[in-house]
Amino acid sequence: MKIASYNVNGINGRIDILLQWLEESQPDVVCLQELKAPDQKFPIKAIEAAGYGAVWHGQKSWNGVAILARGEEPLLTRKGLPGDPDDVQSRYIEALVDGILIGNVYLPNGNPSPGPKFDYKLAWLSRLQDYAAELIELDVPVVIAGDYNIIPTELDVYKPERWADDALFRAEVRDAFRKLLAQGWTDAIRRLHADERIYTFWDYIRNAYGRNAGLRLDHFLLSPGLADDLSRAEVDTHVRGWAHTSDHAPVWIELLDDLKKGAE
DNA sequence: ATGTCAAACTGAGTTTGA
Repeated sequence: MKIASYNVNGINGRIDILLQWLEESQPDVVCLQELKAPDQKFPIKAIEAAGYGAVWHGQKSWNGVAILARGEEPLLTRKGLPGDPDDVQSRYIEALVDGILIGNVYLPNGNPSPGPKFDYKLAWLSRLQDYAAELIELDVPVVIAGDYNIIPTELDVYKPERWADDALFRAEVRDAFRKLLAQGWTDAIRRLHADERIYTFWDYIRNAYGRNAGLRLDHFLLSPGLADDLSRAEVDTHVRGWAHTSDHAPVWIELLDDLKKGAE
């Protein structure tokens, strides 16, 4: 099963890019972030025409997350991260697809830090830690994919010293990511590519993509039972080079399914 | 600060967030 994550940075402005990439990549499941569209403007017709069912959690102007499944309807299990009923930002959606629970996160950026936006990011991370601890106890395989807006280590940024005080790289945020891993989650990209420079985001400005001045912000966390099923973890870097593209590239993993494992 | 996007509010140009 091929599971992808893609921060599209505007689902309607980017629909042609999304469809082109879907056609080329043929993922089974897709987690989308930054829809930047209210629920009623989610382009479900175009996505269905491409062969995907979808569930989505939109919001006017900002944020917004969706889960797509090829040839089927994802079974929605949750909209919104638990832990704060007053949080109105659409940053979490979850669905069951082929027996795998898919959590899709779009973490707050958190800049400028310090400040209320950074406080919100830390609070969101705290809630994510609590909820991830619950998920890992479930008797089902779980993937938490998405745009974490976290640079986990110095290997994940082209010039660490320039980012020391940024909300994407602050010690508190990296520590929160480490604590998630300490719960038993596996960072899929790093499991298969321990020492490689791998980026998933390049800023639009300063020719960041041309200079490969990137960041690794989009991650897949695998529950313990899934870690050994991981066969590939890649970034579709070339998509970032397309015209009118998102500032993120799609990232994907391949999990061996039980049928394949049984046949081996 | 620079620089680049998309969406919203409006009526093409600015504001906002990233």
